[in-house]
Amino acid sequence: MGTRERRQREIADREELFLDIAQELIRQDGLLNLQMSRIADKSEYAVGTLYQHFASKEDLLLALMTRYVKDHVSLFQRVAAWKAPSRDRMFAIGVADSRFIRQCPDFFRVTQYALSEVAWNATSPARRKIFFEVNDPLAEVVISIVDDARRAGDLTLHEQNAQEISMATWSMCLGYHNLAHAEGVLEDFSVRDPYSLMFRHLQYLLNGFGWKPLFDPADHTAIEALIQRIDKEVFDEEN
Amino acid sequence: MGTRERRQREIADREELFLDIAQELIRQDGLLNLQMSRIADKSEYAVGTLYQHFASKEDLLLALMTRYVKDHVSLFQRVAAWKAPSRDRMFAIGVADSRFIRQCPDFFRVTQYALSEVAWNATSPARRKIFFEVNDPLAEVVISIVDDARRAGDLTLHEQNAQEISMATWSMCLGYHNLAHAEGVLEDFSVRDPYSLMFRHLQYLLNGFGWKPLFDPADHTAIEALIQRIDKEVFDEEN
DNA sequence: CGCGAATCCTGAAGCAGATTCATGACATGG
DNA sequence: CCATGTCATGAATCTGCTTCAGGATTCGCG
Repeated sequence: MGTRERRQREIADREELFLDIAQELIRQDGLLNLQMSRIADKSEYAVGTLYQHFASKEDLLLALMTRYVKDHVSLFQRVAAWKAPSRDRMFAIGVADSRFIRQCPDFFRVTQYALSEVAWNATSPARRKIFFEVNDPLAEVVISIVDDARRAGDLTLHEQNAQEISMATWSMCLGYHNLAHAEGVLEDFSVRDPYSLMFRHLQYLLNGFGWKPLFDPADHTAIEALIQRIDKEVFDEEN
Repeated sequence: MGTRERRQREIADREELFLDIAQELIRQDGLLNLQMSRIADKSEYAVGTLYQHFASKEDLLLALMTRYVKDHVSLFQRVAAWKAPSRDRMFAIGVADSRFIRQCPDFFRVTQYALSEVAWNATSPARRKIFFEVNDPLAEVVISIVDDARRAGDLTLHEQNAQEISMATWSMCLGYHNLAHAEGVLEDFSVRDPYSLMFRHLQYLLNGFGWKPLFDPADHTAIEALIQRIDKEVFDEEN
């Protein structure tokens, strides 16, 4: 009998439903106003049922993040498959990251909250494990690009491994996301578009690594052109 | 009469007391277990009194962060006053940042939570304003270093202003703090000491900017020596 | 098809903990 | 010494997450 499997599928579907509704409610009323009982109401299930899926509200948020990560991974994988010099691909990772954040405006907010100590400790170990597993490919993609670069002679590692190199760009992207989402900071610095700044600074960083071919970050036109090319060739979208 | 002023001072003292206790409780039991009623108990004031100072629990946390920032600023100002080439001073900002985080282990956790949308929205506008004001000097110090560099001919800005340049290092530091504090990530990447990696990558970034004199980040001994010198000359501490 | 067992769903009750506010204590100043 | 305003108090309120005892549903089997 496929009975058991059908059941399994039903449960999985229901979980997706809960997450869909949570996502919608967050978009509508903000993370702050997300209430378990509302999710239950909207889904026409009882609160107790919700709690059969998620150990806590935070657990649900972690599940939501985990789902988002799949989109993130698929963007990165497109970059990995892109036929381009290693340096352009590394840069495209930054572009992918920013595109992802733009596509999922709530993602960063949820992440920031879910990864804070307070929330993290209220999540279930099982879901944390899944979360890490789902995230793994992100790192793999980046590391493979670094490895390619080394093999192609575009980059000399100098006693660092590929993981360590990848942490540099990662941290910069992460930091920019933080700045971009911190209310008031950009206004103070009169930065119109934080991500165009991030792109430039990523190029400076890659230059610092001596990642060939070197690129002139002051050449705005060239950067713009590259980004447009990435959007077109990697993410098939205009602008 | 100094009556009014005395009263004012008493109130300010009490606020400090509340924050001291909150800080101690957080260190002891973790941010997660911080309870307003415990703060009240320990301070031998009523809960209501606590609420005459802070609009909410989150407001108290923001106040606590604001207090921490003063230490942060004083570290940065020591760097600003350091007699050293602009590039070394810029690097020392990164060192100061990491030292600050090390000194105040709870700071980052509180920040992460307090700046998340959920918590931020529960803070009072007045305190947010103060928070920004207190933070301002941080940026000023960094920007002044960039300006010095430009004036000294150590750095060419290429259509960027000093603020924009400073965002690059800022974002990298911020990103590294995030990574350093995200449970599980470093283990996955088998990074022993994230901050030694950050120091190296900051040097790569500064090289990328062409910030003179260029420095070889692969030279671990030289970096170590520089950091020791900074710890000694700027923060008067060994290691 | 009907039965008992197992599983699942339910939502009202429980609970934790942040926040409020009616009350009374205290200080001021006339 | 009283009238007045100010402040501290903590029990009561409120919000919203979480639990759990009971009822419904499904399943396997004779």
